[in-house]
Formats: sequence, structure tokens, C-alpha cells
Amino acid sequence: MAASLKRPARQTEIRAFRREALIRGVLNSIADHGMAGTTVETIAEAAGVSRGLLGHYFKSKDHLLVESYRRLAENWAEEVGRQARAAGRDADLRLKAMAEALMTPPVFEKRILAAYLAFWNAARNSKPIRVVNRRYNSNYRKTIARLFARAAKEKGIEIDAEDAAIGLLAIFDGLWLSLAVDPKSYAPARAIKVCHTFIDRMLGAPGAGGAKPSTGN
Amino acid sequence: MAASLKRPARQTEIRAFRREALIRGVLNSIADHGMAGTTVETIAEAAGVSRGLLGHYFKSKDHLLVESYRRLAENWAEEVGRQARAAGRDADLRLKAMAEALMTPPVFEKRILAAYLAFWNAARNSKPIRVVNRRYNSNYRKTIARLFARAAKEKGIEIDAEDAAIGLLAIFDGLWLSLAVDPKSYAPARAIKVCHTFIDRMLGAPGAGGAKPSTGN
Amino acid sequence: MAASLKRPARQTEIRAFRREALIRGVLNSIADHGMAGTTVETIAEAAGVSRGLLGHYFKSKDHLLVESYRRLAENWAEEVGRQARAAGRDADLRLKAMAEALMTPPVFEKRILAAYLAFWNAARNSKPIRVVNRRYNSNYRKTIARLFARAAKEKGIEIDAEDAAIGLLAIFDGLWLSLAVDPKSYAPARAIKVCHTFIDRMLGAPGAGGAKPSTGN
Amino acid sequence: MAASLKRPARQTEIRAFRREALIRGVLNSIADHGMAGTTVETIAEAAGVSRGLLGHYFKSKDHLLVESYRRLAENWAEEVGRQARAAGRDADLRLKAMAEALMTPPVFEKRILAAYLAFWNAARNSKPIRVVNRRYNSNYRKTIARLFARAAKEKGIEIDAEDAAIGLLAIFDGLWLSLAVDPKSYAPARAIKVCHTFIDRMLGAPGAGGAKPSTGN
DNA sequence: AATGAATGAGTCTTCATTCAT
DNA sequence: AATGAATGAAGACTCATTCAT
Repeated sequence: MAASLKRPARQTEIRAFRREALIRGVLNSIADHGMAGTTVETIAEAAGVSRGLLGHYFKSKDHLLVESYRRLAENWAEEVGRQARAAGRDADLRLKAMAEALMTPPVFEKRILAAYLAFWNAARNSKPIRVVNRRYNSNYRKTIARLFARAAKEKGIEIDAEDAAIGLLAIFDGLWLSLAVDPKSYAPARAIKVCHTFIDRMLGAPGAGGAKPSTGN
Repeated sequence: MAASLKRPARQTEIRAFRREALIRGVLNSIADHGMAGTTVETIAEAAGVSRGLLGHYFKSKDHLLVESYRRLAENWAEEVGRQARAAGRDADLRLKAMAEALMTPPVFEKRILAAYLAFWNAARNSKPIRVVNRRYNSNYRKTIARLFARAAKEKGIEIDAEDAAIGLLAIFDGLWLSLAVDPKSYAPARAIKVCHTFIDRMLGAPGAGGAKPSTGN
Repeated sequence: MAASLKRPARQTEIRAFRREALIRGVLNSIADHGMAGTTVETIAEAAGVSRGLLGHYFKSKDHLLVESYRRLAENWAEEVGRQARAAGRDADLRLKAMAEALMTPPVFEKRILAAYLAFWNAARNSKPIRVVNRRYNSNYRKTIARLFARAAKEKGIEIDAEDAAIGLLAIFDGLWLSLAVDPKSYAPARAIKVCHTFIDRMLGAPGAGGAKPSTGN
Repeated sequence: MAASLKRPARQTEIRAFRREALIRGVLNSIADHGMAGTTVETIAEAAGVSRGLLGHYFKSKDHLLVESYRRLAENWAEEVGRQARAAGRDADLRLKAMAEALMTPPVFEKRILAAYLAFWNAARNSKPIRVVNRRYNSNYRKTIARLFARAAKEKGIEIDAEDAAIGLLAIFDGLWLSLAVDPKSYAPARAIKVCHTFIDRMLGAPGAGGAKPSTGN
């Protein structure tokens, strides 16, 4: 469980290396013990370092937590963005790719869901965490809205892209929330299908799970 | 902030009265200080009683927390159910009424959102809280799925009611999550609109926020 | 387990009746839960009364404890004295009868041993309990010394009666202590034999367990 | 009152050093405040360390108490055994030396008597303490019985060595108990004399305080 | 640079006492 | 006369932080 990447020799790199180890320690500790059960000791253990090290690289445990959330959100956005762009130029495909990215490793992992839920909750009572959250959320929403707008244009229809973005983002969050609280809620594949249906439906298509005229019977 | 309802004289009612006060104390304390900041002291203060009282009515702080979540979920389900039924017989109207109930007082209140988020997070590390959560969630999802199925039948269309329920529930949760973390995310009215659009879209209507053929331009 | 003696109607007797019940509650509670585990609640439960009653009949829990020890010692002395006198006029028989009384019900009872040990320990840190203890112990020692002196005279020998008394009392206490801590140490019958041997030996007889010339070998 | 031995520099020795300090803290605190009055705070104060330290070296206060009793009994047995062996080969001399050891510093000390009484009492309600007690007591009794048997053989007499051991042990315990509860009961010298008399008497000699034919009268 | 020993504030829990009914 | 509801002080334990080595 301890951090085991190659250890750098350069003085200047040690700092980054240690901070990285501690941050990964935080995320693993939250996954294993929850935010409430995450102490300096559990972090140090998960990071494979001594308790005292934290004080050398972060002003306090709280500062380390904030930094960890920042890192989490950053990696998340990077990876999801990468996969979205990899889906090609079409806006609707990008939206669908985002949904898939969200529900597939490496983004979709129990450890990460757990950490997100913990930080969402922490955001309520910690200004610095709230700041990080707001910043990434805002970017995220704007990106999705832009994609919806582009997709509508591509399809020659009119939609309220802002509302569509709010809706999709809510679905994303809601599915993650549900899976974070209880991993057995439903299979990730189903979650993807639900997202795709929403996207299709907002963009006018009947969609995989959408309505179609009842075939008599 | 102290409990201010009429204080019962009957010996037999005191017990229920005090338990109620403590439970409300928990919910208020969570709203004010978060789960991590909720101590026996903050609960007692919010309930307008002494610290020692908790021990007389609950086996431990943890037991009180579980009981509080149960009460929260119970009240929530009751009120939302009531408003849904009040919307009439049509299934789609009931679904829409649920969305409205969710985003309007008395169900929609900052204090309640905060508590929900806190308990969702707590569920990850507390079996008893998870049990309560699972039970209410399961009922909730079944109810929504049934409504979707009925609505489809009424409209003579075919949908995957289960998936639609998962989607609507995710939207509900996601919107609440977003508003719990950051109340300024968007206005409740907008959240309602997003829900209604989803419902309409799943049931085949173009919907308020859905796509319509681009009018030239 | 609750006090179940006939309840008196006379106003003046109620006081004595209640005090008695509480005192018996203390002794039973100490036997069941130890001194450290004896709380106002365990006392009240053992006495079959409510928690609040204690305050009406004793100034405090500590006062009740002292009173309980006084009662314990008083009953003890009375019963042991009675049995000693019942053994007849001979001093050595009285001493032996005391030993028997000590190791036979009703004086010898696990509940009573436990209480004695607890109070002996409490005496170290409580002046009032120490006072009671000293008083009864002093009487006790004087009585035994007097019996030894008389027995020696009857047998026409000379002994240091004070020392003999200290020795016998130590044996009594030591055996009780051992049996209080671990009831399986040895059978009461054996304890009696040890006491009798000591008495015989101090009074010159070979005694049941004393030395006799080795029969050859 | 604070621990004042040389403080070791070696990392590896600190652990033993602190545990030792805390154990001595327990014994001193019990002597000063009794078992009931012994709190983490009094222990820490007596040990000259902070309250929080206890948790670093012992799983809980209870574990520390058990460990302290173990240490107490161990030291006791060691020192008494040493003095007994130093008395020479004769079994009766060894028995007498044990009595002397028991009533003379360093074994005989108010602080130690107090601790013993407290632990005897605690043994009634604590299994781990009872276990320690039983183990040392059993050894102790066997040793004394063996000495009595050997002494009888040396003197060419027959005795019930087991009973003699029970008796001597009871005297030892009873005298200690008496002196623990009330240090003014009698002088240690007198206690020694009482023990010696018992030993002599059990081994057939008239003994210092035993019976002798009345000289005239 | 890194460790882990040490501190003391903060939390939950227990419980003797008080008091309204 | 008796109850048990309520209080608040005190105790054990946890844990973030500091610091000597």
C-alpha cells in the first residue's frame, strides 16, 4: 500500500515527491477509513512515511486536505477532458464519451468516488475546499453547456444549453453519489446508458431508453 | 434556537418530547457545524438541553445520529409522498409534483440539504446509517419506477421505467447535492424546470427545455 | 432481588424500613458489581427502590456507604459473638467456635466476603470508614486476647495473649481475604482446620495439623 | 515525586524507561489516592509525564493497571525469594527470613501495602488482575509448603505441610491487610514475632510467644 | 531530511446530586 | 413519600501539532 514509485535523488525533486506521496496517502486513507477516520496517522501509514513528515511539507493537516482535493479534481478534469476529446469532433459524441469516462476506470474507482463524496461534504464547512470545488464545477458546467450548444447547432435544433448542462451534471453527480454511498446500486454500464439516454433525449433523438410509440399490444 | 414547542406535562409524553428535541438538535447542529463539527455539546445547545441529557434518551451519540437520519428520511418520504398524491391521479403530474416538492419548502431547506449530504457521507462508514439509507432509497426508486411505468401506459408509449427512475433519482440527488454544497449554484425554480424537462422528455413530449426544430436563423 | 420484606404502615417505621432496604442494596450491589461498579443506580435497583430515594434517607452516597459498613460489622460481630457464647464456657471452645462461625453461613457468604474486602480497601481512603473499621477491629482483638488469656489460665500455661490474638486475627483475615479474592482457594472446612490447629498450637496441644514425632522413617 | 532516574538517550531504551515510569506512577498514585482516586491525571502527575503519554505506551489505563500489578508481584516475589535464599539452607530459617523480608523495607512499605490491598480488591472484578494474582499466589503457596515439608523432615517430625502453608500465608496476608488498612495496628517487629511463633509452633518448638507451663501462679 | 516522542486540548460518556411533580 | 427527569462536573481516550535527535 505504500508509495513505491522511483525515489528521486535530486534535492529539488524530493519536495514534489513527498508532497505527492502524502496526497496519495490522503486519498487512500479517505477511501479506507472515511474522512472522519482519516488522521495524521492513517495518512502517514497510507503514504508509507512517518507521522512527523506531514508537518515538513504542509502547514497543517487541513492544508494537505485542500491540496489533495485540488489534485483530485485536477486529475479528474484532465482525464475526463482527454477522453472527451479523444471521442472526436462531434459534440454529442464528446458528451457521451464524458459519461463513459465517468463510469469507467481509471476515473471510475471506488476510492475516488469515496473521496469525492467526502470532499463534497467537507466543502460545506471549509471555505478553501469550497473554493476549489466551485472553481472546477464552474469550468465543468461551462464545458458541458458549450458542448450541448454546439451539438444542438450541429443537429439544427434549439435547446436551452444551460439547463441541459445542469441536468446532465446533476445526473453525473447523482449517479456518482449513489454509487459512492452504495456501490451495489446498479452496474456502471447501466449508469452510462442512463446518461446517454438523457443526452439523446435532450438532443431530440428517441434514445436508447427513451419513449417510443407503444407497439399496440 | 432552543426547542420552543409547548412542553408536555404528562410523564409519558416527556420521553417522546425530549427525544424529538434532541433529534431536531442533531439536524440543526449538522446544518450549522457540519457532521464533523457536531459534538454532544452542539447538539445539546441546539436542542436547548444539557449535555448530560443525551445519555438519558439515547444509548450513545451514534445511536442518536442513526435515529435522526431515520426521522429525517421518514419525514422526507411522508411529505414528498403527500404532495405527490395531492397532485392528482395522473402519473406524470405526480412525478412533476415530486420534483416541485423537492425544491420547495418545507422539504427544500438548507438545513435539510446539509443534513442529507452529511448522512450520505456518513453512510459510507456506518453500517446502521447505510441500512436506513438503503431502505428508504429502495422504496423511493420503486415508487418512481412505478409512476414512470404508469405514465407511459397512460400515454400509450413504451419506456424502460427502471432506467427512467434511475435517471430521475440521479437528477434529484445531483441537484440536491449541488445545492447542498453550494446553495448559490442555481435557483430552485430552475432545478424544477430541469426535472420537468427530464420527465417530459422521457415520456415523449418535447418539454419546456427540450429540443425543437431550429427556426431557421 | 428486590427487598421484599413486609412493608410497615406506621409513619415512624418507614424511615427505618427504607434505610434498611438501601443498606441491603449497597451490600448486594457491592457483591455483584464491586465497589467501583456500585452506583446510585445499582444500589437503588438492588434495593428495589428509585434512584431518587437515596437522597431522602441519606445525606449522600458516601454516608450510605459508611452506614452500610457499620451495619455489616455490627451484624457480623453479633452473630459471631452469639455463636461463640453458644459454644459454652470454655475459652478455647469459644475461640474454635468463632473460627467455625467465620467459615460457615450465615456469616460466611460470598456476598459478605466481597463487601468486607471492598470496605477494607475503602478504609484506606475514607476516614469515616476507617473509624468504623478501627472500632470493631479493636473490640474484636480485645475479645480474642481475653479468650486466649482465659484459655491459658484454664490450661495452666503461660502465653502472650496479645500476640496470640494478633496471630489468630491475622489468620482469620488472611483466610477471608484469600477466599474473597478467589473463592476456590480452598474449602471452608480446611480453613477451619487451619484455625483450630493454630489455636491448639498456641495453647500447647499438638493439634490436628501440628507436629508430632515422625513415626520412624 | 516525578520520575528522576537518569533519562536514557538510546531510542530503544526510551520505551522501557517510560513504561517503567508510568508503572511506578500507578503504584505511587494508588498509595496516595487509592485505586478509586487514581485517574490518568494522578498517574501522569506521579510519573512526571503528560496525560497523553499513557496512550502511547499502554493500550488503556486498565492495561497499565494490570501491568503494574504484574510488576509489583514480580518484584515482590524476587526480593522475598532473594532474602529467603540468603538466610541459608535450613528450611525453617528460610521461612523465618520470608517473614522478616515481608515486614522490613524494601518489601514492607506503606506504598506497597496500599497497592496490594487495592489490587486484591480489584481482582474481584477484573479477570486479568485475577489471573496475575492467582499465578503468583499459587507459586508462593507451593514454595512455602515445600519449605514446611523440608523443615519437618530436617527436624524428624510429621506435619501437614499444605495446611501449614495455608496458615502461614494467611498470617502473612492478614498482617499485611491489617497494616495496609491501618498502619498503626502494631509494629512490624511484633508482626515478625507472630510469624516466627507460628513457624516454631508448627514445627514443634515452644516458640517465642507460644505456650509454656505456667511457672507457679 | 526524517523520525517518533511528547503534549494538551477536545470529545464522549458516566454518574452523584438536585428538584419538580 | 416517592419518582425519575435533568444537570454538570469529572474521567478516559483521541489526535493534531511540536520538537529534539
